[in-house]
Amino acid sequence: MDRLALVDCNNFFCSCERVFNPALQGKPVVVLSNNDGCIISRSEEAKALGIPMGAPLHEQQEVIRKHDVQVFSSNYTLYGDMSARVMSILREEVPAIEVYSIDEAFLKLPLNFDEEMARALRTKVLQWTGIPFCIGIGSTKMLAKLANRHAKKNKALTGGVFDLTRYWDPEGILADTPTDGLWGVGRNLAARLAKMGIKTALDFQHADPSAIRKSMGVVGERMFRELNGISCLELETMPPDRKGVMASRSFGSPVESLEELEEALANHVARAGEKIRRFGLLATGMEVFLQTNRFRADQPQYSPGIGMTLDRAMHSTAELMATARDLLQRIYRPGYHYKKTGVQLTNLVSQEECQPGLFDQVKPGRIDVDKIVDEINRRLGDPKNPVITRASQGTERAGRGWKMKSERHSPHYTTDWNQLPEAKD
DNA sequence: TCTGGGGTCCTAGGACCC
DNA sequence: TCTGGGGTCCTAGGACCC
Repeated sequence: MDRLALVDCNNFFCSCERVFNPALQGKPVVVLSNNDGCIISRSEEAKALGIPMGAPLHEQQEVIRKHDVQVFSSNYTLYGDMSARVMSILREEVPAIEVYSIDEAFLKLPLNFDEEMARALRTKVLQWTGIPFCIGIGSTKMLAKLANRHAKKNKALTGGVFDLTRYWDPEGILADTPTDGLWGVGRNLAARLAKMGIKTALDFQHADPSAIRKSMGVVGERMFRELNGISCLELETMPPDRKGVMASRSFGSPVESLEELEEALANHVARAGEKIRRFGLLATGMEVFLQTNRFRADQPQYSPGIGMTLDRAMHSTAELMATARDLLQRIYRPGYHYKKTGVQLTNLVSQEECQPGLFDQVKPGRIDVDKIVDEINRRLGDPKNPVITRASQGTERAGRGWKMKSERHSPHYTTDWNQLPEAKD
């Protein structure tokens, strides 16, 4: 039987802060999200004070003051660096590793790997980096996750190490795990499972697979198999290509003017652009969105988004910014209190793949028609007001071919800039 | 008053093609 | 008034994760 381990660093961001400031040992520590809005990492001491994960900072001010909780803004450069150190040590100790997130990794284990070796590994990483972690061992990723959860929840007993594959009563562990403690089961799926009488991981493991399939699709079926020791999720030692890169931020105080939004968006575009260049990628698509404050039920809500794909890759920051600005102007409406804006670069292609000319090639059966549309508009129309677009949607469709001023957003080729989403209230 | 940011995968349904 | 069916592509939205 194959065995996998899941390594999950304890309170990772807080632990990183402690490495660089040992005086924080034994004290309650929290690390905040961007904008210092929410608490996203808590030390054990902070958890013991009842500070919940994800809590807004302002709701916790009292307990913070009362117990002298040490509060930090997040420092992702530091965390990324610490993560790389931990991962590089792990990589040397086992045949293969999948870095799953900044603070987690799946390890492929050699046959002789036992709890004692797991403890030695834990000690080594702790000594070399100062970062503590828990390690769970199972026959599939799902079960390794579950084992890790048990190790963490019962640290006093387990010492942070738990091997489900060699435990005398694995069903007891599953029976102690509520479904929403399973990897991939959140609030909604847990509710759906509860309706079927499935409350624990053990219930799930013994459930009727066809009922699971019916209610939860392939996702549920995969979880069911993984729980039963049938591996469906392979170890991915090479990180897959990025699908998109997003950059967004909330505003400290609400913003109304287009100019301020443009300024913020320019920042986000610059950051996202830097990021894709670092990956050696180019964007052929972009999405821009705006959001009003969703917590203010008393205020009118308007959270539009708009996307476009291009027939060639965007290269320069200036070009990306111009595109983002265009998109922003199309969704912007005055009179709203905007709380957040952001940009997503999509349809990423690698720079090597994207030699000049690639996007000029005619794709059989489709693009030539659209090129004609483009060309007509280029010659006859203001780009903000295409005279012709491809017909595709709506009852006013004229035959099979063309339609003037379609409301369809098919920004790959043309878009009617006058047809914009109405404000939602 | 304040209440994050960045991702992935899956599904349903429309549009389109033949 | 009748007016197919199968396949593919695309998008929006849901759900989840860290």
